[in-house]
Amino acid sequence: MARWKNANMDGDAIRALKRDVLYREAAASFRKNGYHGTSLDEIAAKIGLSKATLYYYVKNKRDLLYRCHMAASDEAMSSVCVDQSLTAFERLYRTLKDYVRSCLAEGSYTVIILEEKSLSKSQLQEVIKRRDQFYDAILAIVAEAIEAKDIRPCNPKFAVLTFLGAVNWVTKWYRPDGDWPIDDISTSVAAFVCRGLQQGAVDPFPGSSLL
Amino acid sequence: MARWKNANMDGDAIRALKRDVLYREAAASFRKNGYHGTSLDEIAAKIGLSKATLYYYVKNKRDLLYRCHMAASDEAMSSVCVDQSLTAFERLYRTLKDYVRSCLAEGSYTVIILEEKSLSKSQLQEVIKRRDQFYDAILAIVAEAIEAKDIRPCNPKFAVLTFLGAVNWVTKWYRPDGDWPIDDISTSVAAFVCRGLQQGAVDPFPGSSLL
Amino acid sequence: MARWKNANMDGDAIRALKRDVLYREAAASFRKNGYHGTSLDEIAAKIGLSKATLYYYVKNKRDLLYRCHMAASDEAMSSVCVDQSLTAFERLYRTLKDYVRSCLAEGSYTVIILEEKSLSKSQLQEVIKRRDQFYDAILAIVAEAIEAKDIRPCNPKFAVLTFLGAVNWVTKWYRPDGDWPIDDISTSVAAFVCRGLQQGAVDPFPGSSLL
Amino acid sequence: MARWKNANMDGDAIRALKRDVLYREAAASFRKNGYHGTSLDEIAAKIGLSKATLYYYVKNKRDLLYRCHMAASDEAMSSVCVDQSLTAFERLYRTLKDYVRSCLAEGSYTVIILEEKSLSKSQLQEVIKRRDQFYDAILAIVAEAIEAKDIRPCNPKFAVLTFLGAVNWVTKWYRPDGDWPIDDISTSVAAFVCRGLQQGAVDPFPGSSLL
DNA sequence: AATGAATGAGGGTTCATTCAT
DNA sequence: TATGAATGAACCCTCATTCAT
Repeated sequence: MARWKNANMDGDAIRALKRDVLYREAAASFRKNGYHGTSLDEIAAKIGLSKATLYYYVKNKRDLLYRCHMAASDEAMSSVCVDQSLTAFERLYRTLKDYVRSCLAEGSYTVIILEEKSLSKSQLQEVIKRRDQFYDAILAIVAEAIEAKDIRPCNPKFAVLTFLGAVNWVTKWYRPDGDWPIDDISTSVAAFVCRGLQQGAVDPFPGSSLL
Repeated sequence: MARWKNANMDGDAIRALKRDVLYREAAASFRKNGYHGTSLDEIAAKIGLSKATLYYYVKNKRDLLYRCHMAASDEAMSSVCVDQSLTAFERLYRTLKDYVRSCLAEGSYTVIILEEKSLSKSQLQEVIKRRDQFYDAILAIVAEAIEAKDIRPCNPKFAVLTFLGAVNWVTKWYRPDGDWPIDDISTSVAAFVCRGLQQGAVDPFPGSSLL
Repeated sequence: MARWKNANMDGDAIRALKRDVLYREAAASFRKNGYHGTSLDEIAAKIGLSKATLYYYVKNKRDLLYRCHMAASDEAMSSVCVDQSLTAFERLYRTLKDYVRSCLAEGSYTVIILEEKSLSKSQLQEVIKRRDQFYDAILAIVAEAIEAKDIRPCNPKFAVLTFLGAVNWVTKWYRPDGDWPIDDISTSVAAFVCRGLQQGAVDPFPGSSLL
Repeated sequence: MARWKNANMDGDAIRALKRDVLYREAAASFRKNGYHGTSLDEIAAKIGLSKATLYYYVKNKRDLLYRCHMAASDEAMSSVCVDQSLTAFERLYRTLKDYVRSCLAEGSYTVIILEEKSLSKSQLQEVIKRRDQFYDAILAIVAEAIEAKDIRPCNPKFAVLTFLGAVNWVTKWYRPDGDWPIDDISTSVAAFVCRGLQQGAVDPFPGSSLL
């Protein structure tokens, strides 16, 4: 996949780049086979390095997963739309669209599934903390949009958990060689979610208590 | 969890029951830690059996996963609503609601995540075939509902993949000891999905090509 | 060396015996090559078992070393002579003699050298505690013999550390196929130590402050 | 510990000095953790050098150990007292005293424990040869002292092996921050050994055949 | 003279699987 | 039916060693 040695800059920069390639390839493997189903040999082979060399860049297999999660949560946070000139509903739409796009982009760090026993206690805490920051950012937008009557009155926590399912799940079925371009997917998923949330539409199946 | 020896019927019936307990417990572990992250020792311990004994009930670890998938897809198919006296849209709603409910029920067989390398080629094919049958059944309902103008014109395959994300994902965040009863969750998720699909509502973010 | 399967008793007894063989062989290897210089493959080969099987009997390599130390300290304590009808000096002599004999006996558990980093903190504490119990037992005898004026006035702690050197070191140079029978060695070493400690002899090099 | 670059002479002298620091630090590590328990990283870190650089000063890890042994045996030989104006017994006393002192001095090369498999066959031979030279030197003194009736009739080889145990063992329990100054230790140990060997004293436990 | 980067070999450990009982 | 004992294969990780710079 991503080739090694084809960089020519100096020292630290090069090292950072290499580490980055490592994280992206590792994330891809973790996504496909899960943490326990991925061997370091596999990852090393993908980037044309010996397994032992990985330990020059990373302390642990665990640590490698942790770094992926960290990079992924940074990426996620950066898709949160903060343009206050837009309505909250509009911001939600853009956020979801961008988030889907970044998750599907080649070389994403996103791992999605967190198998228990794959991280240390403190690492797990940090990962969850970061994930919650992302959730909270979205939650805030949703709450604001409810206030603004763009989104129907509902339990915003439940709403976020539910629609992020549709969003996260995309990484499970997306095929780069499939019929649908990433942009079409991201806009369509975001629009679907927003329609499901929106205020005012006739409710075909009324009586649901949470959303 | 589920106790062993507390059955008293004879012969095959008893054996089938025991196998069933095994599958359910195994599925729970696979769901939590992934296939590769689950050891047979773990499963054996949960049902109070020695690891070696598992091989009396199952050919393989792989086989065990396979059986879970089979049982799960049977379960899934049985949530498909076929009451032809109802509109397709209504049937979709009921199907989703029941499917969510069955996935969250204690002792579900659902594993959700399919790690590559966990099944043999032929097993994988069979699992995918069965899963596709479920998807196709839903697809058919969606197509019918589009025809009936209850669901907006869209790519039905894309629609199914997308909203099943929201549906499947529930198993990832549901906590039996949480605030929300299963019934509230299942109706709310199903309603959310249907609103997102429905024809006629004002489209807040028009221009999405797939859904 | 010690053969496996040639026992015929039942259940627990047989298992205890096997574990015992394991400890003795392990101790022999640790003695010869040090903890870090000994591989489990080596030990497994010596008793005709696969490396993986060792883990059926022992939790760890560390644990294996720990068990050796425990067994060795039990053995050491059992050479302490407690016959109160004898003078302390006489008891010291017998203790040393028996201790040397047990260390040199084929199949001894004694490891002697404690490499840092070979045990966990708590294991190390326990080993040191046990070793100190043995030292203290000897210390008490020495103190009593000083009191009785059989041993010259001296720092008893220093005395014990010093003469136990001569005693422990024997395991480093003893060769089972050498000229000297174990009994000759043990009596000679013990006698040498006691002469060095004894009260009343002319001091050829007076002025030493500790012993 | 010992700092690098703080020497300012030129060329070979400087290199020799650096090598010397290396040997002393290496010996300290080998003594504490054994050969196999000591990593080159550790040694390199102690003298503030990168692991790769060690290979500029030494051919091998093995070689490093070998050099320590060589330096140590030189040191040992230099403690042998050859002042022919003194009695053999007196020379023995002085030799032991000086030897203990040099072993305990900060920056000693002494490794003491020889793990099998740590040296090449030829290196091992050489180390043993040198060690035997030291033993033989002491042996000669002992024999002479027996002749002179200062030491009781005994097997001199056995005597040397035995009392060198007490002497070598000191390195195992000596703590630089302990209560006993090196000089007190060395005189006391030497005196203890000589008393144990001396002719004429009443033998409290007669009948030992070797010593 | 020094080091960053890379690696092969080997060691500890886990685990699915088998088999005799 | 059930299990204790045993094992090969695979995996994570460390480390001595090399080499280009």
